[in-house]
Amino acid sequence: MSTATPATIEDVARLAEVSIATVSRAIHTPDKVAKSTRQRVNQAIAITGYTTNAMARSLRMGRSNMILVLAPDIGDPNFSPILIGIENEARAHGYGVLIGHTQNDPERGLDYLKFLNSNQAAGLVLFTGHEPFGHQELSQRLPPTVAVFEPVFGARVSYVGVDDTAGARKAAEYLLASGHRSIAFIGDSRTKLGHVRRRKGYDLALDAARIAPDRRIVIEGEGSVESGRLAVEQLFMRDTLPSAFMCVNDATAIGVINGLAARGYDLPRDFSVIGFDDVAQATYLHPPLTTVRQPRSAIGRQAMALLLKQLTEPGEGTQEILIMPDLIVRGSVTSAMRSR
Amino acid sequence: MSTATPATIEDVARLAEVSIATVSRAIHTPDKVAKSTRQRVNQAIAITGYTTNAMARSLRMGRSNMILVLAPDIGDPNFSPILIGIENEARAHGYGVLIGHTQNDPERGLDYLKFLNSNQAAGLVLFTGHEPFGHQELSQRLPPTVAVFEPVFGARVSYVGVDDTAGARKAAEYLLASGHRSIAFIGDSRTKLGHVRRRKGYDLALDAARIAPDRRIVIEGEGSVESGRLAVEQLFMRDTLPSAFMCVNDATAIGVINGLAARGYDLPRDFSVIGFDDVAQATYLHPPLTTVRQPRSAIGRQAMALLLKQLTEPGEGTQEILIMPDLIVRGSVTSAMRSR
DNA sequence: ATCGGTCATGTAAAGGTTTACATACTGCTG
DNA sequence: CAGCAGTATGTAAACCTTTACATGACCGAT
Repeated sequence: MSTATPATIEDVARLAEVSIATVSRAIHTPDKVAKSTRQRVNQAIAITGYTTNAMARSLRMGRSNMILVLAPDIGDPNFSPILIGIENEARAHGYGVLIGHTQNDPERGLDYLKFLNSNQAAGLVLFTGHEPFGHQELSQRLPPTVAVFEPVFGARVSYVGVDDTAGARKAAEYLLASGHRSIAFIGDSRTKLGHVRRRKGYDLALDAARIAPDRRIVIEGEGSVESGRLAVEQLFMRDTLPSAFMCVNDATAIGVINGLAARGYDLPRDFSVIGFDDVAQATYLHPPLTTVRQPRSAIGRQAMALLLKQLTEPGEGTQEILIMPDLIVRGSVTSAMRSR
Repeated sequence: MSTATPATIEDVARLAEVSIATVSRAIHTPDKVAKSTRQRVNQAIAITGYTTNAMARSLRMGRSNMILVLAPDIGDPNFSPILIGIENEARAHGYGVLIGHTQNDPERGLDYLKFLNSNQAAGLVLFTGHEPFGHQELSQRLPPTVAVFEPVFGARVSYVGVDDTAGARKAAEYLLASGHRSIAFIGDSRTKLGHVRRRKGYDLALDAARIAPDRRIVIEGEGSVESGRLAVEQLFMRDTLPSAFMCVNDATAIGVINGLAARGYDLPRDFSVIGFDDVAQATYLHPPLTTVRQPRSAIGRQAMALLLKQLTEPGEGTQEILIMPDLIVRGSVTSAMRSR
């Protein structure tokens, strides 16, 4: 029963008085073994508490049934809901999910690369926005991979995420419809592809509203709470204040709100702020944040579905799936008429 | 170089013109192989890009060098900093870390149990507050385990966490020192051991201040934002309002703050609120939350250190390490004199 | 009665390691 | 020069599976 070492297929075979091959078949291709034998085997399995040794199995088969999800920051509020989408879809198809935390450290990435190299994962989901490994050359023998949330910079990897451009455009159009004409964009349009796309949505909306490019205010910020706060400081330095802040994500928006509150302004009366992501926290801010909602669990689900497709039909082609997000109107945007 | 299939030890052996045994020795016990041979092997390894197949290795050795961390909710703001502590300590000793997300679903727990059963992890860290598996009987062959953050309910498992009682007592004493005499406690004193301990800290402080038990207000709440909001509603029903709210954790405190704000109260003027955990968000609340800080990375580090000790010296004894937390004073508590 | 085919099961190899044991060589000691 | 200790390396078994191939029994058709 509960011996120190787990039961092997051999223990089961002995108890059921068959060969180990028959046991294996009884488990994986039950129709290939006679009914009576099958019953005996199942009984023996129940008695011994046998569980197939996944490691030996994967070693033999040259492929496991685990999916590795790599994230630089587990704490990212977007991560957990996406993960749940991934897990549900994976589980429905008999795959398990493991998470690797890279902390953006190439050393750590390499650890997980070794893991992959040993065939311990059949597929890979990247939440990193870039390849997590220092040595590219090794990447060539990566398993089927799909990136979520942030496209991978300059690599042919499938991607599932929100339609950043369309979402950002919705946000900007909402600000415009509220009467704002001086709208600042805060984000990193230099290195982050997702940010670049959101910036594009902003530009498209302002173009359509015939707001001249030189009347736009764009502040660089890498997308953290701190960067939002800094952006506010910068604007005060310059002394060119917009009536609305369009932030590349909610974290930045939180920084902006804090920065403005710290200077004694009353939101949303004095300034409007809009975010992107709709993190859980957004509802609890003062004012509650108007933002663009990431369809997180849909992203996870579709990413996993795509990965599974790539696993079963290894037909090279990488694919990009963009999901349209919704604007969630809360209280952080007001009509521009009342303010300056 | 980069063939389709990864290089094996055999490829290295052929290239270095030695046997596979020598290669293995050159890697793991270098002093047992002649210097010149060692050099040749290392060269061959470099050329082939050989990486030892962790799966085959673990299968042979009957133990891996991965640690599995099981969490019901990856998104818990306490999780990520603890995890980092765990990872740093693990990495320093040559272990890798994988995370399993159970979502409190026994089915999923069972998946990870299979993982463990295959020796795919040498040790286990539980962030669950309970055993994550439906079938207890199987738990008997669990690898060395330590629980963090929340002690495991009724099981002999080592534990590393904050000293809940002492921390809660500090919080309560601070409220008392601020002149509050009517202090509500909101938490789940029935099923959650951590909550029970915090409640005890609350009771000890109030005992010492000679506040009669029948003048204490205790509201049951399971520790979510929603439960905090609900607790406020309950208190308004009863019409017995405290001057201060001592919340079992920050999530509850956020709920309380929102509940009070929704009813039009001005914090911290009208009510004082204190939390426990010091989540990242705490600084950005209105008012900024006074709370007890979890020494998160220390918990992670010490937990991993303890686990490593258990791995090397399998000497049965389970151990409990309690770390003393600090009170972080921000703006959510004011002197009771000014309010009612 | 022989043959061919189907079905149920067994035998053994393979997957990539680690390591106990065996072997072969070198250089000493007596 | 026999004998021995020590060092460097090789051989092969073991870890636990899956699966191609072989075996043998049985049945129906010739």
